[in-house]
Amino acid sequence: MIKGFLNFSIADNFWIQTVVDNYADTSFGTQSSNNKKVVVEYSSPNTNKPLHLGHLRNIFLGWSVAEILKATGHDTVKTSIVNDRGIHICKSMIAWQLFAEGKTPADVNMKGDHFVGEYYVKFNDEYQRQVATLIAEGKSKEDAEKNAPILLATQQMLVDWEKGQPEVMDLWKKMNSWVYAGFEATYNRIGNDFNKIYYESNTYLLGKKFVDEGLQKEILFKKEDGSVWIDLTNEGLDEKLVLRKDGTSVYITQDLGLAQQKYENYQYEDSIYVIGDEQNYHMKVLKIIMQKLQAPYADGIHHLSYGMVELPSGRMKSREGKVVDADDLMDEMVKIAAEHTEASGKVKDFTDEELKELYEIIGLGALKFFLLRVDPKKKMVFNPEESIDFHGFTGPFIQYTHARIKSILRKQMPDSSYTLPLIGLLPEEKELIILLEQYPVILNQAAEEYNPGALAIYAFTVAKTFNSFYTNLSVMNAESEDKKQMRLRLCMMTSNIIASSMKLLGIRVPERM
RNA sequence: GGCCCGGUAGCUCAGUUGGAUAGAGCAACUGCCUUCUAAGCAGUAGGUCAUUGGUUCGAAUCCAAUCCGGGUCACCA
Repeated sequence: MIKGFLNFSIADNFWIQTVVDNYADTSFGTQSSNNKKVVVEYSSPNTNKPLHLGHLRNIFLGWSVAEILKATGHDTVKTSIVNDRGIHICKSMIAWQLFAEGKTPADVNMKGDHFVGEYYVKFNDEYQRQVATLIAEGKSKEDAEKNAPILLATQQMLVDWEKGQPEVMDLWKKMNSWVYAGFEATYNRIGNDFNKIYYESNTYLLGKKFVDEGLQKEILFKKEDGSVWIDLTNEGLDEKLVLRKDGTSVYITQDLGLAQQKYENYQYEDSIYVIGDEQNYHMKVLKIIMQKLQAPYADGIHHLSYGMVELPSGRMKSREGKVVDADDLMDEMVKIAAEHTEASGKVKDFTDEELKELYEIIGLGALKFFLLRVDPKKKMVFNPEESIDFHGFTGPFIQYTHARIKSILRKQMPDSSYTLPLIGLLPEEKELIILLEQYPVILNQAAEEYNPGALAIYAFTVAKTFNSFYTNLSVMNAESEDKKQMRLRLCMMTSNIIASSMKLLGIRVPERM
């Protein structure tokens, strides 16, 4: 009997001490610098259309992984490679020339990325129309698809672009600047920040020296027509083209160059590429080529492969306009947040400004949590007909828990000079502390696995456990001053950990809601 | 066809260095707001962990085969 009692007391002693030591530490769980440099590349959009739901998953993932690595002591650099040139960019340019009558986004009061995206869709509409006409005139499908006038004009424009023809360059710069203004607005809204943005127009030629080097080292070989290849059949893969017969770069050539560029800029140990799983093969090839070329950073290349976000009808297709637009979706989420908040009637004393901010916090919190809570590797289905939840395993649930805790702490803060007895924990208290103590472990796990989802699940579990504690035990009307002081500390530690873990997911937590 | 990824409750998902009655949320059903915020809490119901075989004292987890879904194998990016 006595021994059992003793064991119990010693355990309580440890748990309460954990709270006493850490409750006020807002950086609990984070680690000091280990001087390891990691580059995280994500988002990487094309400049011919606005961002969609798939980009959001990518951006939230990349940003969060970078922040998690930072919190675990890594020196992180957030980068993006903007796909700002190529045939697809010329498509929206041609369509603008044909149909816009000189209009700008300002003229029609549109975000620049949406404006340009409309012309990209217009290109495809017109292209389909022309192909149909040619077929009606008796041409074969293949012939029609190759020779539609608008396509030929686009190909010519790409040639002109590569020559640097002034009119084309001017148009290109003008339209891209519209798109960048639009992207910037979206990035600002979701709190995204890059340390360095690369542009494909600056990097697409960089990979060629790798090809020369690879030929010298006989890692690559040249075919009779002049095209350059790498033989990966020993690796269980195929032969892969790395330079066209006309000497121009293909996609992977650019990636070789960009990897080198990033290394020269940052001397990274690890380089994480947040790219959809449709490019698994491509990224595997990239890494193998780098390893064969004995680039010092080759082993640090890591593809953070994530599943596509699909609609119930299948994959999103921006060419057909079948996408969930990022800006529209965010507006929708914020609107729903406003409806829920108004229905609850809890923030009637908020100013319009404060309400607006609160709706953003909750709406975007719901969206980010929805996208980050699942394992990145898994594809996910988004049904636009069913709105994203605000109850249960969601961002707002956790935000709500945080607001409740803050409500208590506004009434009273823990007295740091009060000496707590280290005995007598109730099950609800103990369960919560045991969970809180786990935070550093979970954070490390999320960093090692590059998986913000682990953190999302943890934050939810903490909130859920706290809510149970909250309904069963009173803080302000605690049985004794000892209990009250202990619970106030427990409240503070819980709110710190919720705020800290949510921050790493890019989700803000309100003081009240 | 080759290679890769996935299949767990009606729906969305956790859960793999192999361990006890497989866990959440949503939806359904029962209760709980004169007490720190009910976006909450407590409970009921719901699963042959795709199928079959194998390894093991023990398998959702490891191996093999099969079925289903997706991706990829471009002088596209």
